[in-house]
Amino acid sequence: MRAIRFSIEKTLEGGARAGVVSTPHGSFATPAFCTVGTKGTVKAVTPKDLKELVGAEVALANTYHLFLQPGEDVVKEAGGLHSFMNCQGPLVTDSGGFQVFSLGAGFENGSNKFVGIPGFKQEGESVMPSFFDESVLSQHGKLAIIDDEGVSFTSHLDGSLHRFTPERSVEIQHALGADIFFAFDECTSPTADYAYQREAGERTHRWAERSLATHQNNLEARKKQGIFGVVQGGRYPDLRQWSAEVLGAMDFDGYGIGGSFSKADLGEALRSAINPLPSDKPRHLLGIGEPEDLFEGVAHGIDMFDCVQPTRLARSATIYTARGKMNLLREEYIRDFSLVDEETGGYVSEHFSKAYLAHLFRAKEMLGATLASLHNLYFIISLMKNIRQSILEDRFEAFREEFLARYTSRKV
RNA sequence: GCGUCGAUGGCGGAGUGGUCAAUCGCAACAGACUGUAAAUCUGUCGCCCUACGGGCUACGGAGGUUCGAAUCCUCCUCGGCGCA
Repeated sequence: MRAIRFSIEKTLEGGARAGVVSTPHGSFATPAFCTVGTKGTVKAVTPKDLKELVGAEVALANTYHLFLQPGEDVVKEAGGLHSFMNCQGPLVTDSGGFQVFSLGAGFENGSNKFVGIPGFKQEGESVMPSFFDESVLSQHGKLAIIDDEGVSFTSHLDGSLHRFTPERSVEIQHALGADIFFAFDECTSPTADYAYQREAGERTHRWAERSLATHQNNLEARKKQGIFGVVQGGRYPDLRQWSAEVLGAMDFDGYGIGGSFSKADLGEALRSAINPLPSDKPRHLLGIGEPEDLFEGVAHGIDMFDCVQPTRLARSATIYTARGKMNLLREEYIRDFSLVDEETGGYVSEHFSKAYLAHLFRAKEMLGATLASLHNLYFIISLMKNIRQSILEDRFEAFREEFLARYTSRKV
C-alpha cells in the first residue's frame, strides 16, 4: 500500500487536469499550490490563519535548512515535522538539492533561476549576491562542492562542514516525516553548457535511484511517506525529455520538475519534461509561482506548485491584485483608502485599506508582512481553486484568458 | 555681562586650506525578487542643462587672508554649557 495516492477527476485535451492527492495527513485538491515554509514556518503567518484565512492545504519545508537548524533529530524527537510545527495537513519536504545550486553552482555567477532573462536579472549586475557573508566562504570560493557521490557544503549559518548524499538526504527526510519528499537532485545553473548539463543529469539519475532504493528499504517510512523524483535537463529540451524518460521508468510516487529554464521557454520545457512521465502520478513544478506561470504549468499538466514568491514579495510590500502586482511602498498609496484588492476578496482585502498596509510597511510594523503574506497567499491559492474549477467545468482556457487580460491590464 | 564650545544638504552627523556638491546613517523616491543564506537587496537623493558630460548656488550672516576656504582671521546673529 502506497502512502500517496493520486486520483484524477478530469483531464482536458491540452493536458490540464484536476484531481486529488491523498496522504496520511489528509488530501489536497490539485492543481495545488504548496505554501513554502522553508524552516518549518510560512514566514509571518500562523498555521491557523493559513488554514482558515488562506485556505492552504499543503505546505513545503526544506531539508537543508531544517537539518542545519534545529537538526532533524530535534524534529524527530518532537514527533516529526507535523507535530513540531503544529500542522495537521499534508506536508512536503524538498531535498536540499536546490540549495546545492543556490549555494554552489548558482553562486558563481550570482544567478537566479531566470538569469539573463530580461526583467529578471540585468546584465552586468554584481557577480555575487550582496547578502553573502565572506566569513563562511569555503576555500573553493563557494559554499557547496559537488562530486559523483554527493555534495559537501559549508553551513551558511556557522561555516561548519557537512555532507549530503542521496542516502543521507532521504534519511533526514525520513526523520522529518513529511508526507511527500523529493529525491536528492542536482539543480544546475541556467548557464550550464550541454556537456555539463548531461553529466549533471546522469548524476541526478543515479542519485534518484539511490534515493528511491534508500526509501524502499525503509519499510516503516514507506508506509508513511511518498517520494518524488526530480526531472532535470536545464534549458535543453532533449535532455529534459531524456531525464523524464529515465525517471519516469523508476517507481516514484510522483515527479518534480526542477532546474533552470527561461521564462520564455517554460512551455517548451514543460512539454519535453512532462510527456514521458507516467500520467497517473502527480507532477510538481518546483519553485514556480507567478500567476502567468501557474496557468502555463497547469495547461501542460502540472498538478502541484510551490513558490516563495507570494510570501517574499509580501514581505517587501508587493501585493498581488486582480489588476496586477502593486508595490504598496509607492507614494501613491499613502492616502489610498480603497480596500487592498476588492476584486479578489479574502480576509485582508475585505478589511484593510492600501493606505493602512502602506503605513504598516513604512512604520516597519510586523503586521504589514503578515497581512500582505496572508493576502498574497490567499490570492494565489484562490487562483488555483478557480483554475481547478475551470478545469472541472471545461473552461480552463477561457478562464485563463479572462484572468490574464485583467491581470495585465494595468502597469504596476 | 564674561568665558567657552558650537552652527554642514529633509533629519542626525563626518570633514577642519585644494582631489568637496561634500564620508556615513536615517528619511524620502524608484527598482528587483519564481524548489527562501531575503522582515532582503539595488539605484537615486542641492538646482539647472543638449545630463558616461557641463553650468550654477552652497557648509548660520557679512567682510577679509589666500592662486584656492565648509576648513584660517574679524565682526554680527543664534544655540549649548560654565561663572556671575
